[in-house]
Amino acid sequence: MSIPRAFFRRSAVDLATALLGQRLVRVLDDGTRLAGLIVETEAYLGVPDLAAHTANGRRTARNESMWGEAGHAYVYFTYGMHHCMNIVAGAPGHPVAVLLRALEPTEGLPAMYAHRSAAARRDTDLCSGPGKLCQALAITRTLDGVDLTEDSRLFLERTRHRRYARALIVTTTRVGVAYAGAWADKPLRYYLKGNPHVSKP
DNA sequence: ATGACGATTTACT
DNA sequence: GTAAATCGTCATA
Repeated sequence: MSIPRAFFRRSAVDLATALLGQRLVRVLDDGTRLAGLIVETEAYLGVPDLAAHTANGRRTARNESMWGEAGHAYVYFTYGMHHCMNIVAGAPGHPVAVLLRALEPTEGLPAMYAHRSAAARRDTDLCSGPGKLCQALAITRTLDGVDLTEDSRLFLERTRHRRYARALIVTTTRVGVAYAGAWADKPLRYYLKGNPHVSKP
């Protein structure tokens, strides 16, 4: 049972923290089910956010998904070799989203190792970064724009974890956005305190 | 048409 | 710690 639309219709900051502990599921064409608990996220606040792809109202073929309805995926390709996955939040015309930065892998680990490079030797190497988790779960541009509330290949599931207490969530600045001026210093990255699957920049 | 640049990862000194 | 890998995207012309 996928998480319903209403869950995603809120601010990126609210969604980024609410997603911690929820499960991302990827079902391959051959039926293999890959899944992991979300342990690290970043919020991107749309038009005013100079670190966002939609900064200054930029709207292009690449970031079109961010401008649409909440609960859809925004997957982009960067550095000529990596994909990153976001979950659209807010409302149509308000391009805000949450970048998934790390998962604690729970299902389909053998397939994840097969998808990752030989450098992945331990479970903590599988999904501890935005590019790594997309590689492990075989998430590419072909999944950009999918509706996570009803797609059979990529969706979210609610776990027993409801909302983590503030004391269990560490808040820091976002990674890799030094070019964003004052927005580079905003505390918009969230991760579960002590979780070994969090990325280490 | 062209050039600069990544919401990163990995390998190497 | 430093640097290479690698190409779609976007701004400029």
